[in-house]
Amino acid sequence: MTSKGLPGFRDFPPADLALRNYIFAVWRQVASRYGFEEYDGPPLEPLELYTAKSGTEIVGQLYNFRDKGDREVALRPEMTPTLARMVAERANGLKKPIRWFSIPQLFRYERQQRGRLREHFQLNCDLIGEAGPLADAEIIALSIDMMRGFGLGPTDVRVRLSDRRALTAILKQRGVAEEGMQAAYQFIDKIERMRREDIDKLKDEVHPFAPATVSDLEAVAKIRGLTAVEEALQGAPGGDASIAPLRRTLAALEAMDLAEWIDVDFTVVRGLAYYTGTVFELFDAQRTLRAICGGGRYDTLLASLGGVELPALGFGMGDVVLGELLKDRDLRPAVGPTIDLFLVAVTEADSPHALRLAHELRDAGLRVEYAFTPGAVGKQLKLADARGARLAVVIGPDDRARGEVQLRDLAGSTQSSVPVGTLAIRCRELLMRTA
RNA sequence: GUGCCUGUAGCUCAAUUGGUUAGAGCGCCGCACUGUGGCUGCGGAGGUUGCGGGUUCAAUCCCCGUCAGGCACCCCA
Repeated sequence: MTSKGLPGFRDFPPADLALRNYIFAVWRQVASRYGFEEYDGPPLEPLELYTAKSGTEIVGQLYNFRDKGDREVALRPEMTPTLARMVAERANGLKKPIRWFSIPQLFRYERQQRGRLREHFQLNCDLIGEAGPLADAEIIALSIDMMRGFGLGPTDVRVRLSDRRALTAILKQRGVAEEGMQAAYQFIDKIERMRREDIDKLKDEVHPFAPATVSDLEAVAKIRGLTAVEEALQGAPGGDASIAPLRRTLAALEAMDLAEWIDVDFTVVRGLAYYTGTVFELFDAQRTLRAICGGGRYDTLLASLGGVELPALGFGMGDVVLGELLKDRDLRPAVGPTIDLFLVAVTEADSPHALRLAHELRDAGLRVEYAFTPGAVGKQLKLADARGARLAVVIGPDDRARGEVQLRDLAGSTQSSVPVGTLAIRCRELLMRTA
């Protein structure tokens, strides 16, 4: 063994690449059902694309260096800034709403754990130019249908849904000032991971979200379900308006028959400061893995990143956690070599004829293999079986004398003599039948 | 970046409180089997016990370091 790969970076031997390709295929198929178009951007970007909005502390978590042209550059840690630039440059000419998706490989320099590496592929779906709650429902429905595309149901995966507008209204009513809002978000985000005693310890301290207390925020974090949200907003100024989008988003999801996937849960805040409305995450129902997907509405981000005022929302869904979940649930597609046909030469004198047939059949579009070394017919058939062939063609001196070959269906163990000239057609017929 | 835990064959795991040549199942290769596969039987290859150092007559086992993986923090842009 000469050298290992870098920590957090993956090799993809055929079985692993098959899973990755399968994930990509489902992503693309479902995205296209929603009318989403695929785009891509450069994996390497100017460093300032990521520091401009988020500050310089972010540099510690990304792969950045100075290139030979003395430019500060970084491997992309997320797709949204690239998307913002692309949309801003073309905003005037694009019909709204814009439905775009991408599957970028993203990089971040962090200590890896299960489900979190230093690179991953992340499906990004964004809906830009629509502020109404049907857009929120559309994006959430898309994320759910991604799960359904993999054979996962509402007992496997849960959508945890919250709304910053309703949450903010509740917090305001509890006395949280504008300046303390971010701190309150972060506290609520963290609260379910904290131990009872650690929460109690904080109760005597002075917090930026005062006069709201730790107990107030605990109560907010416990809110579950739309009714509980409505109750919490009873009598709050502007309370009814703040909950209207969530209410209409839920109604739309119900109309799509997807309500059973949704848990309204105000502990879902998302770390990102830029979310302005709906926020949601998808988790495995057992909660043994990290988030499968996270997203929300970011109506002001495009203005600050790309200088164009467009409401937008979207989500990111990584291939790593999803892959873990598919493995856990045994929902991986079958792997291994699969070919249509294996050619068996009975004697060495038959080999040139097998080679000619192999080439002709490959030209006809069939997936064909044969043994490289002569051997017993039984041995060659064993190899055919191991290679996943559906058909075998046996060519021997007797067959050749008659201008025929033996065509064997390996699954059904049926065999017949076929004139060489009609072999390709007969193969096609058999393959169609067993497909 | 911090703390804790774990590293034995391709995979899953054994190996008496530290004791001779580190084993098994699966997988892989070969043979039985030169005109018909899946099964079965037999055989074979494959290990610097992650790596480096230390303690000891003796280390897979104990100690230190390092690398890798896992868990919890941090972060999740």
